[in-house]
Amino acid sequence: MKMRSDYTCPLELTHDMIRGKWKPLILWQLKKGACSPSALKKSIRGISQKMLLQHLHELLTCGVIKKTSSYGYPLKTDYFLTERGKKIYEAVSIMQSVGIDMMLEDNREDFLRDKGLL
Amino acid sequence: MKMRSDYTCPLELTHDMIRGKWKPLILWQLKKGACSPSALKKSIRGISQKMLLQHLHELLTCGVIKKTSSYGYPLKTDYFLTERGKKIYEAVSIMQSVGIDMMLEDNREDFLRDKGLL
DNA sequence: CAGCATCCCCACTGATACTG
DNA sequence: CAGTATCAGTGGGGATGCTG
Repeated sequence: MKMRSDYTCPLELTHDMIRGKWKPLILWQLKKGACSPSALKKSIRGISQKMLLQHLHELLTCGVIKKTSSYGYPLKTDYFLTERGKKIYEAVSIMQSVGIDMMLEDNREDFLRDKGLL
Repeated sequence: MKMRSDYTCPLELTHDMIRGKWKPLILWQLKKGACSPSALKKSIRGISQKMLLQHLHELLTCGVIKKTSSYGYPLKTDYFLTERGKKIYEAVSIMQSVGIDMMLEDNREDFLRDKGLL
């Protein structure tokens, strides 16, 4: 996300921080605990290394996550949520909940349609 | 937003529903009560009529908002949040809260920097 | 394994003009 | 006033290969 230099609206600011396609999924995974890039890549189906690292970097810049790096081989880095990240996760959690409701309703409709009840 | 036809992840589904640049602001305004397009346009600084109507249409499609239209002149239409929309608003509200915190912290840093304390 | 650089496409956005 | 159509710019995202 290209961030603007001046935000007058707090909602636009936060929205831009998590607009990226994979950001909610990354936060969702990190909520489970600190995680390395390779582990994240495994758990988020379809994400490329480039997009993962790009989004991680953007989240770092906004103070939503932080990382710990151990220099020397083998390389090992862990990303984890900051307090700000945990707060944003609450919003992500609601989004997840709404999504589940929608998918259940859709399935219910499909079910009813299959039975000729809709 | 170009919606996919198949969502296996509820989080991706909801995220795509509100990724549009102006969607959170529209929901924020509608939370205050039903509103006409022209009134929304006035209250959302910088939005064009095209983007407003486009996003309203997308939100309608996803069942986040609904509208009432009175045919005949002068034309009068009101958009309002559905139950689903009100639930998503809760997430938007958290985003707003996080944004306010960030802006306050930034101002605080600017303040301290001005005083030579940072 | 973590991270960066390049190239390319297309979806999102915006400006403008038009219709009922 | 609500809603649609067209055109053009841009930046987000994907594929791929390279480096420490």
